[in-house]
Amino acid sequence: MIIIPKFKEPMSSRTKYHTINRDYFLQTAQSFHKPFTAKEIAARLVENENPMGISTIYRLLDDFSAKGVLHKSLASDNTACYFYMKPCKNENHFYLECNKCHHIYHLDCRHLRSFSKHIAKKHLFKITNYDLIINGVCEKCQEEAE
Amino acid sequence: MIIIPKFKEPMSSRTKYHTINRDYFLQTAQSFHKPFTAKEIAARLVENENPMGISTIYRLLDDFSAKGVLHKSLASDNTACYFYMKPCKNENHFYLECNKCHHIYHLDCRHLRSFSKHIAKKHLFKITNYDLIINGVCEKCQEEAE
DNA sequence: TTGATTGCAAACAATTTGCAATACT
DNA sequence: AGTATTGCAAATTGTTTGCAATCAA
Repeated sequence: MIIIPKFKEPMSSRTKYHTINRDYFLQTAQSFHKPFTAKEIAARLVENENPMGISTIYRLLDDFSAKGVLHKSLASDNTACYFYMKPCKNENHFYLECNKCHHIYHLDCRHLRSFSKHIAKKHLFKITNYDLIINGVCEKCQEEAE
Repeated sequence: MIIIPKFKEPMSSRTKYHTINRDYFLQTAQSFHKPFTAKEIAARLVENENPMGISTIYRLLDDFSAKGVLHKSLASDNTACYFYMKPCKNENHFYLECNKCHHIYHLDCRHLRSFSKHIAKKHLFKITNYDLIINGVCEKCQEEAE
């Protein structure tokens, strides 16, 4: 299956040209619902008949992370993980990451704003929802644990 | 300057013996107020006249991370970073990490609980304050940015 | 004494980089 | 045409591991 690109994402700071590769790459990045590694996206790109050199993949991961399109974190085995962050204009959004299944949920919730305001006022700390990821356990994994 | 050990920290899961090394190590880990790398703590241990082999350091970082005494994350240059998490019994505590200076603030704040409860009830997601780290910009860095 | 910890050096693997070929505008 | 991107292979480097020596109980 070949993924059809349909993007107008912000290109990375180091990115000048808009290549077909980048479209495929972002589209594929979006197809994950949990953090993925360089190897994993490389494999999926192969599946989708758009193989890319591993160094190109690392370069794109870096570029898009720098731009804030991807969020970079660390898996338990020390490899870097990334996930696609939906562009979102309002200030009520953030991500919930399940510590068990590592699924990422995108939430748009008013409560974040009041919490954020309190922290800003009382503790003089400006939360950047931009990369606010909250860890915990999702419904599904809570049920399984019972 | 030699650091005097005075610990009764939970030893790691893989840790059976209580060695003087571990005391020095934890004491040194506590002396940082921002995430530190293996190299950085190695250097500080040398400064404090308690040099330790790098492999021992990695083993301890792993052990204490697994136990939750240290929190592991990723620096921008891809090296693993750790910081010491204060043992804390109540459910209102969490960490604020400044995205600019990377200082870690430990906060004990009631608002977290109500926020947490809302997320649990309405979004069926159980926040584990255990490792809740919220990113943003601290007061100092906000002022400097002006 | 018994079993865990330590440190060295070697091994490993993820990531980065130089460079020539290719693609983009 | 001129500049950016790509991919290969080589280099780099953070991290892990085997093993013999040492230490804790």
